[in-house]
Amino acid sequence: MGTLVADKTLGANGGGKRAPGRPRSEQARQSILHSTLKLLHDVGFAELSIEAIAADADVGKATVYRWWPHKAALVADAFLSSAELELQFPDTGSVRSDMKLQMKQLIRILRGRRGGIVAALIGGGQSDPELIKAFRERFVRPRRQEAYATLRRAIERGELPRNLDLDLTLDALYGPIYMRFLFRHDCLNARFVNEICDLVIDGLAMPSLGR
Amino acid sequence: MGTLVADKTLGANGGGKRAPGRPRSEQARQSILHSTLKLLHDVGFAELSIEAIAADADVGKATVYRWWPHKAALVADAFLSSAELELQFPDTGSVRSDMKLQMKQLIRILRGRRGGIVAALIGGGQSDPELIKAFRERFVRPRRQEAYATLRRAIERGELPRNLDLDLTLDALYGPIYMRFLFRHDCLNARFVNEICDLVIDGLAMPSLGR
Amino acid sequence: MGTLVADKTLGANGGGKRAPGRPRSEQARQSILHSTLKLLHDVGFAELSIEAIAADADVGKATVYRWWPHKAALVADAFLSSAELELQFPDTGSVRSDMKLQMKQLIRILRGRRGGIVAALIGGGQSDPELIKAFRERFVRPRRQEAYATLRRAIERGELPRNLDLDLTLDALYGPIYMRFLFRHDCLNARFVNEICDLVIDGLAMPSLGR
Amino acid sequence: MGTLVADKTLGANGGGKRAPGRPRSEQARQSILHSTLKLLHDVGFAELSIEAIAADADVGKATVYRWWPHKAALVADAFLSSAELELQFPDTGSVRSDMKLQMKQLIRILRGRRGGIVAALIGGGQSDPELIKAFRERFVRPRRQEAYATLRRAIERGELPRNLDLDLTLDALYGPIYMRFLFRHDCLNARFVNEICDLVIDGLAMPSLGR
DNA sequence: CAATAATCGAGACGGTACGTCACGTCTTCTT
DNA sequence: AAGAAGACGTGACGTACCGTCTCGATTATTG
Repeated sequence: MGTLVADKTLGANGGGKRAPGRPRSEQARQSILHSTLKLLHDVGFAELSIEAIAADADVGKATVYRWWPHKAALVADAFLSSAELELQFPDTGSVRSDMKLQMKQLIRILRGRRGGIVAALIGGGQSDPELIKAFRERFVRPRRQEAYATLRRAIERGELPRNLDLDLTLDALYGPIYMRFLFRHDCLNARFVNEICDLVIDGLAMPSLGR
Repeated sequence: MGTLVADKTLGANGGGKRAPGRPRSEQARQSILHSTLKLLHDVGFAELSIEAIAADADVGKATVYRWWPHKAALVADAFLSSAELELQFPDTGSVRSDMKLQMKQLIRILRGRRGGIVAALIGGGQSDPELIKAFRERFVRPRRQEAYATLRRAIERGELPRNLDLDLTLDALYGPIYMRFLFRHDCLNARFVNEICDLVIDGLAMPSLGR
Repeated sequence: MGTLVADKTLGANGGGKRAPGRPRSEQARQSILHSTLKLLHDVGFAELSIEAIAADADVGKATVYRWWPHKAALVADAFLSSAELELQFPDTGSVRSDMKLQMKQLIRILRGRRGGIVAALIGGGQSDPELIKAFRERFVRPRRQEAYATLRRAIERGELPRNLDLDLTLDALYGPIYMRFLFRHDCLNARFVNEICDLVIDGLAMPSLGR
Repeated sequence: MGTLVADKTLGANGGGKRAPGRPRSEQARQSILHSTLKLLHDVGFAELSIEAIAADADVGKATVYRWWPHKAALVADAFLSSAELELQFPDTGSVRSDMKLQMKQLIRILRGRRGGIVAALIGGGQSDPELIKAFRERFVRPRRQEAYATLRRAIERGELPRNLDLDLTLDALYGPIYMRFLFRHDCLNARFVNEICDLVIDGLAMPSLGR
């Protein structure tokens, strides 16, 4: 649903009308995204060539370039439109277990087949502001919105202090996960998640005595 | 200094002897490393080409290939031999301030001119295992060794519990920094460092009730 | 009027009737021919693209393809429908001056703005039999018919021998002009025309002694 | 021997020395020229693609582009270096037969396998000044030099007038041949050559009465 | 007055070739 | 033996046009 930067055809056409000319082929679009995911998994981001994607998708190279400005944008679209990433935020009645459950879902993705794609996205984004922005806005932000809700419920229940800095909290929770994911210096498992989560939530609960 | 994998000329020649033929040109080596850093900063890892490095360094392409097996190896060498990255670990008598000082040194580097190179290294490393390994072993690990010492001093002083998981602690402290650095979703300043540090150290001090 | 091969709409409809559906747009046709001439002059036959013609003429590409089978057909149509190439054959009472006048008209065209188009037509025709055929039949032949008349008048008057080979004569007169026009090795002026004309007509008048 | 415009390596190196770097591969050059001729004959100039030439010659596309600026230059080189075009100027003691023999050699080439290449050269030259210049200087001029000698011998022998315009004469002789060759409106045979030759030489011999 | 039918513009489609760039290897002469 | 220079075969790049194809809109004739 939509390309990286701004959808050219399917996007801001709320008015009604219809662009003139032959409409974009939805079939080609699907085929391209599918081939991208397939090849991305087979050869990785660096070795991925638009040439190969077009060939695999039985599509003209120009059709790829017509709709995506670079490989990065294409990969981002392919990834993000690939199963709306079954990440749910549970509501168990406890922040601790809510967050632990959610974080474990995340590391399952990161450690799975799609982890390489996330790494490619973040990695590619380091030399492509558009790409990291897309990753942030289309992958990170939606989940963060849900995480806000989880934290706010906890505040309502009195589990967390009223003046909590939500972003700080979430960075403290997820930062260590992404660090291990990207640096690969240590393992990324449920035990790690549990411990980070406890550490951070314990820290938040403190009446911040020594500051 | 040495290259990423194993130095070919300056390495295991401790005995004495001397290879026959013209010796390696130290000037060429310096020039190559310098040009690599310069271009890495300008265009990022992905766009960096050996062709351009050789041209910029006024050096034959073969001279680069003779001494470094990959672009990754060259970049790692260049980065790590660049100004021994003035990161010192202070000893103020308090973990809290020791770590805060150190973390502020780090964000000064990340936000400065060399930040682009670190980002390029981590980003490029996502599609190049050799590169992320070099970054980890030659940049992260040495500093981590010093951080261990800082934490152990705190344990000795009774500031932190004896059974502390050092790696977990350091990931909890540095993870949020790298996350903001890489995702660029929020600012990376002294206030953030202070708060993360307080949060984590407070959390560690808790008698871990709910676990 | 009409296309190269056979006109599809304006052709064999002499009877009366009328095709159903929307009639062909005369305005589009004119616009296409005009743009073709313009671009042909600017960039030559080889570099001429239907894409550019359609864009310049503010016309859909399909409208061009609907009415002309090749680029060659289009170019031939455009050229030949352009200003009916004001070449008249005078009748001064002398072959010599009749032909000189006519040949001077020709070199004025060749040296003028339309010369580039003639060159493009002949040049393009070397790799496109349809094009050279169109040039021959629609540009060369009509003028040759008139030239025959001029020569026949001269024969009647006794200026030229009765058994004259008309085509040979005309090739001897015009060949040198086209050679200089196409090879560009020497200038193409009135003096040259005069001398060629005298040379050939003198030669024709000879009682062919030495053969 | 040498490229169209100016030979880059083998050319103006009269001083002595040697360009640095790996020398140009003579084998690649030969292979490219050979494949060019072969494909030119098979598919014609318009359909000839550099891609196909490189593939046929087992050579990188870049190697072609390194040495020839366009298809035209390549074709010119290929043609002109293909057998130094066995065109000899005989010396029979009579202009008439000298020229007839030579002109018959020419039409044998034009009507043969290589005729298509000449047509492509002249045709392509109509939209490429460099190409027509190359054709003129490397194909036409050398033969014209020899033709001058033939004519001068005739003048010495008293067959032709002393004040003869050599270029005019040669254009009068060859122009009709090229016209028939390019326009293809009539046949190009020995009889035509004989008649043109007689016509022109007769014309030259006239004491130019009517001028 | 509708229905039918061929046109029009626009522009996306699967292709082919373009001319460029960098790859990593090689061949030459010079140091 | 290493140096620079730079040509080599390879292969992907991103672009330009090819000729074909859908679209909705327009403009005629026919029922």
